[in-house]
Amino acid sequence: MSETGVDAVLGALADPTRRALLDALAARGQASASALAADLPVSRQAIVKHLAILEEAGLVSSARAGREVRYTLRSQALDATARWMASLAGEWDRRLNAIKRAAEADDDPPRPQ
Amino acid sequence: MSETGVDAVLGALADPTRRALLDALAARGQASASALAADLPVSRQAIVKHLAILEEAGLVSSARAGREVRYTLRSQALDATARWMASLAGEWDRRLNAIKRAAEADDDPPRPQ
DNA sequence: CGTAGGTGCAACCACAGGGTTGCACGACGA
DNA sequence: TCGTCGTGCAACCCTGTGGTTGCACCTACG
Repeated sequence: MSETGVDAVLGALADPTRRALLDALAARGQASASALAADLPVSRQAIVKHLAILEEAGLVSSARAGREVRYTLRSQALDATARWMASLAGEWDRRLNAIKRAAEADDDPPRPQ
Repeated sequence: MSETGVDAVLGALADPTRRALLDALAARGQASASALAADLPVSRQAIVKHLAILEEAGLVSSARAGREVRYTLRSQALDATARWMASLAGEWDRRLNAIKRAAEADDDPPRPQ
C-alpha cells in the first residue's frame, strides 16, 4: 500500500499513444487538449480520455485558463515509480542470490560439481 | 531505438496478474508454470501466456529441466526500464524549467509578480 | 509396460478500453 | 450581440487480450 500509484502509472505508461502524448506535452511544456490533438493522429476526444488517465495516474496536472484547460507534466509520480522499479530489481537480485546460495550450501557440499 | 524493450516491459508490468506472477516467482526463486498456477487464482494456461509475455519482455527466462520448464526472474530489463523512467523524469524537469525560465524572461521582465 | 504429471496447441468466450462521431454548453473577440 | 473556439458528455463500434476448456504429446517413474 505504500507505493504511490505504481499500478496506475504503469497502466498509463503502457499505452504508446499516451507516451506520445507525454512527449508532445514535454515539447510544448504546457498545452490544451485541442492543441495536443493537432500533434497526434487521433481525435481530441481520444486525447481527452488519455489525459484523464494520465492525470489520474498523477503524470500530468490540469488547470483551467479561461475557456481552455492547460495540461502540464508532473515528474514526481514518474520518478517515484522509477524508484519503485529499481528497488524491486534489487529485491529480486537479493532474493535470487539468497536462494542460489542456500541451494549450493544445502545440496552441493558432497558434490561441488 | 536505444531503449531496450521499454514498451514491452511497461506493457508486461501493466497487468496485475503478471505482477502477482512475478511476486510468486520472486518468492520461489524458480518455478514451473504448474507450480505457479497453484499460487494464483487462474488456470495454468493463463499463467503460461503471461510467462510468455514476461519472457518476451525479458523479465523472466525459461529453462527446460526434464519434463518441466523452470522460470527464473531476470532483473536486468526491469532495472534498465527503471533507469529509463528516471532519466525521462529528469528530462521533463529540465524541459519544464527551461520553458518556465523562458516565459519569465520573455513575458515578465516588466512584471516580476 | 502402463500411468501420472507437465507441456503445448487450438478454439472459444467475454469484457475492457482505445477510438470515433454528434451535439450541447460556456467563454472569448469583433 | 453574434460567431467561433474549446470543452464536456454520451452513445457507439471494434479490436485486443485475459481467461477458459479440451485434447494430444512427451517424459519420468512404478
